[in-house]
Amino acid sequence: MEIPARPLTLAGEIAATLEKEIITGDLAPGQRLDEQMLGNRFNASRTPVREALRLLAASGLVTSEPRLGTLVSRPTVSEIMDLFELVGEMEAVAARLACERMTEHHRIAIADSHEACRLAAAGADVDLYIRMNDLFHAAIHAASDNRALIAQIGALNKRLMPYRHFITFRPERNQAATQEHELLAAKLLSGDAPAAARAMREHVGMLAEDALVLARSLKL
Amino acid sequence: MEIPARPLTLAGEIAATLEKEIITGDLAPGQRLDEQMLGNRFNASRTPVREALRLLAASGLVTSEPRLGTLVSRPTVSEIMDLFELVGEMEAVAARLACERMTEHHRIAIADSHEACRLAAAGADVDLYIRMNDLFHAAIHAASDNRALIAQIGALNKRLMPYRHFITFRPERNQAATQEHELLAAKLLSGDAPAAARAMREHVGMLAEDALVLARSLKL
DNA sequence: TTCAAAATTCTTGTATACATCTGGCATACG
DNA sequence: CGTATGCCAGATGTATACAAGAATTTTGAA
Repeated sequence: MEIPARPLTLAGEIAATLEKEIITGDLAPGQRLDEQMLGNRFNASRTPVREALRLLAASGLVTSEPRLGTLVSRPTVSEIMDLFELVGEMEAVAARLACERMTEHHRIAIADSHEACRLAAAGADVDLYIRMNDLFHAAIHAASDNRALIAQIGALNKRLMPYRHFITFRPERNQAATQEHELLAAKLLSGDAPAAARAMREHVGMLAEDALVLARSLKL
Repeated sequence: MEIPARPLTLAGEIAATLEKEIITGDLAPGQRLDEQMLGNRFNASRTPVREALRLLAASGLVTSEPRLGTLVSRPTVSEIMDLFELVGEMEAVAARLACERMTEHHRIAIADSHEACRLAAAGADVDLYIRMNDLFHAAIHAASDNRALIAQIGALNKRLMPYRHFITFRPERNQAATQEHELLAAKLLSGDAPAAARAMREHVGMLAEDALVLARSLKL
């Protein structure tokens, strides 16, 4: 399920490259993925290309129908909403579990990464903010102490990345997110698990809403 | 991700067969899956067999390491616990959403399937009870109205099926489950979403506990 | 000119052959 | 006798060839 950092096989390398391109939007939803063409591009035969496509299909990034070929997934708005809701619920679960289980080490990691987010949001370095935001959420995940949950959230985020990609770069959204983080961190660190879960659900819900509004306005 | 009912490709057919055998336990965890051997068995070449194995690896039923081959997944006790906890949390989410969203149609389906579970538990037909139990949970899932959530729960249950397989056949467990269903159904139908979520979490937690106790006693 | 049907072409599914790596075993050396 | 090294068998990764189905184009007639 997890694609290794340094793939030992051609198929894995191809999958990793295509995944990155889909996530960043270089490969647009609906784009057809011709096996032979990809083979030429990567100087490989169709065999490893096919395996790569199956790997991506498994994570939901591409859709493959027998005899019809595979293309970059283009979920409906309704499906995207379901995915956002699901990831929000799972993040909320992670927040609640983190609240109940976090050790001192986790507590420090959460507090520190939250502070780093604040500083990054104040500055203008968008890329830095994104990294710190990821770090904050990762700290919560780690504290939840459930590998399966963390893996699922990661997989879902990959699928949603093409749609949250452009929203993350909007500074005003980052300002709002920082305030939401503020509440979330407070509830987490004070040990109020239900409130932390609610705050997280709200936080992801806001992101989803903005992403969908923007998506509609861009007629995607 | 979803394996079609009537696969049009050899790979899909092989995957479906192997999946069933893993779920029922005919293929034990840790069992090595030799590509050529499987090819002989299904009168197919290694190519579709490899694709089938990749499909199963994606759903977590088999584990595949480059150059080392693939074998039926044998998660650690800790990993199984994480999976049970995760599915419990997701079922709880489904229960809460179902509570908030169910239409009259869903309400009837939940009440009816619950009643069917009661009757089946009173009788001795274990297979019937299992089907009715699935129906009850499916009714809740449907009411939650989130396809992505339903799909995830289904995938997780597949991965856990080898471990809950033997517990489901124990009549005393079914008696207890029926009582848990009673509480769950009451909360669902009365519209108490948080209580329904708690009841569901508790319900799955009980199952997990029993499954793990039994697994340990059987030295799996 | 337009619609329909057939043929061609292109893409995917499968089979087979070759390359490369892993693991075991035997042999030789310390 | 224990350990290390090198060879060999077997399995996986990749490439190529062939088969079958889908889409497009072309051709024919109305």
